[in-house]
Amino acid sequence: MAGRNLVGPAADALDLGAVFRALADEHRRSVMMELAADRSDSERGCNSFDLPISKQTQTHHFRVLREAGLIDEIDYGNRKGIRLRRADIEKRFPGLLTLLGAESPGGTAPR
Amino acid sequence: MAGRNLVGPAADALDLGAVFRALADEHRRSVMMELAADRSDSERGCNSFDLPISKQTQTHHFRVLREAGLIDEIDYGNRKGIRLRRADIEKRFPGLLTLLGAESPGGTAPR
DNA sequence: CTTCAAGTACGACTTGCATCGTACCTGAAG
DNA sequence: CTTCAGGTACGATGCAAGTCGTACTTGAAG
Repeated sequence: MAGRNLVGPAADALDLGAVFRALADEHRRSVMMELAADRSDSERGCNSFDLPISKQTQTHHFRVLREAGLIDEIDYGNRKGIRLRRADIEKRFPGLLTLLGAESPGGTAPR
Repeated sequence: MAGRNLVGPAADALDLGAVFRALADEHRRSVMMELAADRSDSERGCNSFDLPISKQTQTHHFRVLREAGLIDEIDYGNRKGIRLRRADIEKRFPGLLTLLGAESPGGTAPR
């Protein structure tokens, strides 16, 4: 089977609140950082991120990212593909993906 | 009295996770949008935002914004001033404030 | 002094969310 | 067919967060 694309919001319908809520979680942010760092935007297996959480929780996180419009999920039945919606994100929120690369400069916030 | 500045994290210590968590809330995001839209960055009274929530909850939200490093709070005792940390934010997360203006779909985005 | 408005501190309540256990589905390989 | 690994569905649980009520503090104005 060709694998059908699980639906997310249209590019123009991306909600900033949903995006920020999605990126508020550390695990989801690490996934997005990896995706943003790969400029080829190739499809990745969803267990290629080495997340230290159970697979049910991973399913949940990918679902949140998809519903926020940040990734596409391609369902193959017994496996799943993940692809960054770079063009849509850049169109709607230019600079957001670049921001993800500005993670921790080394300083841990006191207090 | 001069009013002392309540402390937040240093510019280099701004944490992207804390920032996204802060901006995930609709009320805090509306405050930040108003602040970002005013290019003069003048100090504002913290009840000038017309938030539909109690003052205790407002105190909570401004505290979250301050601890995320997004605003300064100036304590005058029986009133409080709010000021956007625009320079620090732009230095650490360039483009973030511009993103807040992209809220409405349909092209508020400059370019 | 007293009064008053703005803000905070503390606690309680409620909702949302991240997490996982169990059971089930799907497709590929024997 | 059966087996197996990857993924999902549903529910339960624990914790973080948003909200507000009560009481207190602060500084200004009478």
